[in-house]
Amino acid sequence: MKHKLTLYNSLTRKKETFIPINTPFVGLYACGPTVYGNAHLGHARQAIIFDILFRYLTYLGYKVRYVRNITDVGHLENDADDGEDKIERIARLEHIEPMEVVQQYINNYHKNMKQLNVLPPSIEPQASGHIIEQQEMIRKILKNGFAYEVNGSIYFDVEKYSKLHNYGILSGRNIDELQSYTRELSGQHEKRNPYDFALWKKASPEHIMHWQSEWSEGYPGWHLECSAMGTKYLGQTFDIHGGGMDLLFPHHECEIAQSVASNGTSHVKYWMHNNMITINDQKMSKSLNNFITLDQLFDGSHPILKKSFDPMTIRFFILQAHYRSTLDFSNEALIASEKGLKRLMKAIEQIKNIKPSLKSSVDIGSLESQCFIALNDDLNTSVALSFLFEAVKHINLLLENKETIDSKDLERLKNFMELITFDILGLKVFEEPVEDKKLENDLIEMIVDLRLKARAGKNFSTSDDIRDRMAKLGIILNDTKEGTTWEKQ
RNA sequence: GGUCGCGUGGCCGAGUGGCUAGGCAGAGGUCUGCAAAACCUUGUACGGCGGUUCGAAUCCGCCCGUGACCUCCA
Repeated sequence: MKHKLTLYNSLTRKKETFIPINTPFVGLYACGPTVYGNAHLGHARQAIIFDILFRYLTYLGYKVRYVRNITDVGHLENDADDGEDKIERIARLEHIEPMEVVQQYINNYHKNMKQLNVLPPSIEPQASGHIIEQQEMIRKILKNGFAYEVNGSIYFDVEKYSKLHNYGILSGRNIDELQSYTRELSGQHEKRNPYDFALWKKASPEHIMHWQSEWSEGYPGWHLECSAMGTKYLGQTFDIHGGGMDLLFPHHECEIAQSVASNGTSHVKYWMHNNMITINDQKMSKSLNNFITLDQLFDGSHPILKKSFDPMTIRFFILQAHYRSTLDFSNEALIASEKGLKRLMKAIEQIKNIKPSLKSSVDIGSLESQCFIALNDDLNTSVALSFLFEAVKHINLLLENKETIDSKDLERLKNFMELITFDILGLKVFEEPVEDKKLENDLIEMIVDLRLKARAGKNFSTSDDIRDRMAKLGIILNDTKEGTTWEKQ
């Protein structure tokens, strides 16, 4: 496996050469969505980034097992630990089963992921299906003395843990700071320290999602599922764990603590965190209620949107920024992406029309290697795309016979463009509209034909009138050497 | 208050001690009855003030602005 893939490791805060624990196998875990709402742009970014990592590692020849979980229990509505589960809340309000809520949002998430051309993960475990494993982990932590029971609930003893291990190793926090600034929240009377976190919570009578255990009828804590499911499917230590930057603390910090407390070892070699999508320079999130769902983006139904955007435009938009930078949403930025993507796709489509020469005036090898250098450099998709656009310029010049290429290089150019664009970056050709538009199309063709006759007779006032009136209906006519083309606005 | 970031040309967004990232928009050109589209060409920007250096937007210091995390959040 000859490559120099480097990844930024949040744990060491620097780029490191990627060396799997057990080549050629790679274990990759990414925190998936909490299914109490439709997926928004932020979820798309996370999914797309790890999709590209999955694709690229696979391309490099690794056998990747990619686990992306679904969080469907254990997320609480209020600040306190004894708040209502968010999924339960929706179930109660809508008079449906909690698992019905979960299923509904999972279905929608899958639909959106398919639209974005995100490959399904190897395993997609749900927290609710791994209660046994989570309880098992709690028992281990209890046995090792890093947790305590109060009234049927189990809490992780951060103070005790931090005497032997480094709590804060990932997020750079220390418990003195946490002590002094942790907010005063209700429902913390059971904890020994405010920074302790729940491993198991006793369910109150009105709680409808709960499971039997030796401690109480209850439900698992916030951070346990990823530790338990990661261990189950990828082993006690695995290669890469990813998620949004907002999960770094406390979620991932707690995960490390749980793994160390139960198994004695930290479970992850490389931690990767993607940055947030912002809107008006503020984080797009459910809690700020400033998010745009993917469905809204695709059909243009959110009031802030000037138009609808194709899923591939969204994917391209996300790839234009490096994953560790914030990316600011705006209509203008998306429209720019849409046009850029269209140009890229058109050029790839046109490669087949290039006529090979005896000699090449373009250096395909250099473009190719620079593109891979960019991808190897912590998945710099932005720079990789810039070389794709270099190639686009060459393709267009070749089409105009202003540059030359031999048949071997032409084949190489085609393969290179398709490999990067489709296989690794996961872009695809715009979907054709599904509805039957035959009559409409035939009518437009007929009008175009009549207009051409008028033009042939130099009856330009008629032909221009037709073009103007078509434009008003949203049909744009373009006269080219090869004839008249039309497109919908 | 603590921790960690960021501030790049009209917009988005890479990068980095000396060599034009790229996309969109704009400008010029090719094409065309005209227009549009398409294509080609084109932009010398890096918050402020000091310092280090032959040389800094890139390193260091200070200041200003701004964001994330410290509650659930991708």
